[in-house]
Amino acid sequence: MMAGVSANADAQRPAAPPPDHGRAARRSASWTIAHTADEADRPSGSQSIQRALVLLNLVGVLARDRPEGVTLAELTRVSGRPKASVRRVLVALVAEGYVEQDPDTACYRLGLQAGVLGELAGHRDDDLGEASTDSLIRVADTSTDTTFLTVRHGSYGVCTRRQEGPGPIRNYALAVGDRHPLGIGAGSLAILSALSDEDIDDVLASTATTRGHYPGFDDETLRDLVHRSRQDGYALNDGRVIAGSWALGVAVHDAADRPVAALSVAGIAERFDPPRRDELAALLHTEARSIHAALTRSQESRPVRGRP
Amino acid sequence: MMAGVSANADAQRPAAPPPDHGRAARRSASWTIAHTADEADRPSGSQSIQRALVLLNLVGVLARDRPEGVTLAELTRVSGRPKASVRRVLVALVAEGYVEQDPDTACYRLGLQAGVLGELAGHRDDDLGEASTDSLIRVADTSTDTTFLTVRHGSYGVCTRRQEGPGPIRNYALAVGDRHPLGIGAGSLAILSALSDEDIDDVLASTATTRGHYPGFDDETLRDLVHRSRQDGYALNDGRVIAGSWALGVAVHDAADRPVAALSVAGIAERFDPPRRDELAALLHTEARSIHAALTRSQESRPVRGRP
DNA sequence: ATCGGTGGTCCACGATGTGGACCATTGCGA
DNA sequence: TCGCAATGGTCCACATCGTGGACCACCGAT
Repeated sequence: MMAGVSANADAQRPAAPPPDHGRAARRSASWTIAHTADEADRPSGSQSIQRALVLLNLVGVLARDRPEGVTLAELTRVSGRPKASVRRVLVALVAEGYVEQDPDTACYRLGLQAGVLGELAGHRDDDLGEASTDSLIRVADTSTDTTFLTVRHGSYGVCTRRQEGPGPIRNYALAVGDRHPLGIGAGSLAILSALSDEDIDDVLASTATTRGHYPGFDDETLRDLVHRSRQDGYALNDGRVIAGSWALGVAVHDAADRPVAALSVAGIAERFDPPRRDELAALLHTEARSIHAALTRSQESRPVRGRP
Repeated sequence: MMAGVSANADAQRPAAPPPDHGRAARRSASWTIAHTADEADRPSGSQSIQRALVLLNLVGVLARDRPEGVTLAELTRVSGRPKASVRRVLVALVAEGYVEQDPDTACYRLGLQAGVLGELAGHRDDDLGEASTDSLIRVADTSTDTTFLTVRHGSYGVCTRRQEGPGPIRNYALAVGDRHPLGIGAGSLAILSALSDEDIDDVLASTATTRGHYPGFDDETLRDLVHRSRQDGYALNDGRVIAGSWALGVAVHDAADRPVAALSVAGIAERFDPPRRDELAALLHTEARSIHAALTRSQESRPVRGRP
């Protein structure tokens, strides 16, 4: 599930955010082959777990910029599930320490275990994270705009890093943890455009019903956008997600040359006139190549994978 | 259901992170009042979620120093649950992106969402984490031993940070993410000893069955250890958890003077002769006070909590 | 070929999670 | 002061969902 298309929590989203999920096997990716798509073919025997994990993520995203936490009412509204259900799950999450509840305000937020999990996840060989931090900072500094790293995850793109530029203009269209179908947003579109045509077919099919909640992103439009992005050499989001908020993205390829992520820069529409687009695209391409090189290097120096 | 806990993953830790859980209300703590205790009185209607979250944590802990991941067999062994069950849960975790599976080796490890969750959790006002990093480094450097931060969580202590000292001796008794009942381990014991007598009663009752898997930590012994710790002014683990691995811990109090964490230093037995104990205790007390001061400061400068 | 070890699948059974209805408080506006 | 509409929280009959033993395919070492 995902957080609001519109970054702020209270959701002026069109319809109640979809509780839908499912599964989509992508044999093209290594590690992490599958990811939720639409509720149709979800793995059986795990409804409650699915819901719990979605809710956990939701708590994290909604409480991100709100130290006081999220109210139960809000969670029920956004998740679109009955209150009693949401609460039952929350109690379980609290009992395990993944979520905390303020005893005074009864608000919920991520708990200790969530941090621990992140700590544990951080120790994994996060080559991409390592390799991209420098680039992110460089791009943010020289572009003076907010820069993002979007990672491909199945048929979706997840914003995993966000670097504010030195400029005064803040952008709230995308935040760490946000997940959108591939093709929605500049970075996400850059990844999609870098896929093979048949992969694109799969992705579009897999995200069809989810995209129902993103007005103006039907298959036709997305294919057009992909076409344009390929021609231009960069993906441009001309305010389609949030009016006035533009962004430009370029795909990042891993050691095996698969498009696994994207760098993108966001800002107000005025900052994306054609000449500056080329400038930004060049900058992003340079950094994307740099990350690719770093990934290739660290791949070579790694012991062969496979049964020990 | 039950608690397998034969434990050693293949680490030489005595007991793997206990899979058993439950609930224990502590009105003394703010935020995160409850935490899993024993499977007895768990919140109803959340068995599968409970198990899923425990398994998630287990994947993280077991795969910590193993980039290739954990095998299904190992997870079933350690968790003590039927294979089919474990797999079903894993599939759900993978589908949501919290766990990844290597398509070649079929091994599991933490996934992208776990990292995202950590990122989101990191943005919360982690005063303690902030305030303790400097102290951890100082202690590790001057003691030349491995230093830990253990955070109280209900009736348990969670190791949330670990700082290697410059010395060559490595310690594998405790790692980030490990969770043990309060009283087991130096830091954990320091926290327990700082609690009120009635709180100690509650904790001991709550962790009784879990402690069944830790030989030599019955109520009687723990009360003795608490007594000794209070007299000495520090908690000493004289190789009770792992033979030859000693540790010394001191509690850290938050702005409201509640013992919420502990600093501890671990090393081989030889490094804990009485004179050095006093040295270490003094060092840790200084740093503990420093953290307490920092917490008090940041508490004052915080807007009043409560409904906005 | 046999055996012990993987990971993965199936499906009848009943424990488990579900969620509509309900209650207690609170804050706001009349 | 009294509703009234929010909030968070609880209950419990019903049936959906999770359970887990049994089973299969595969692999490598006897």
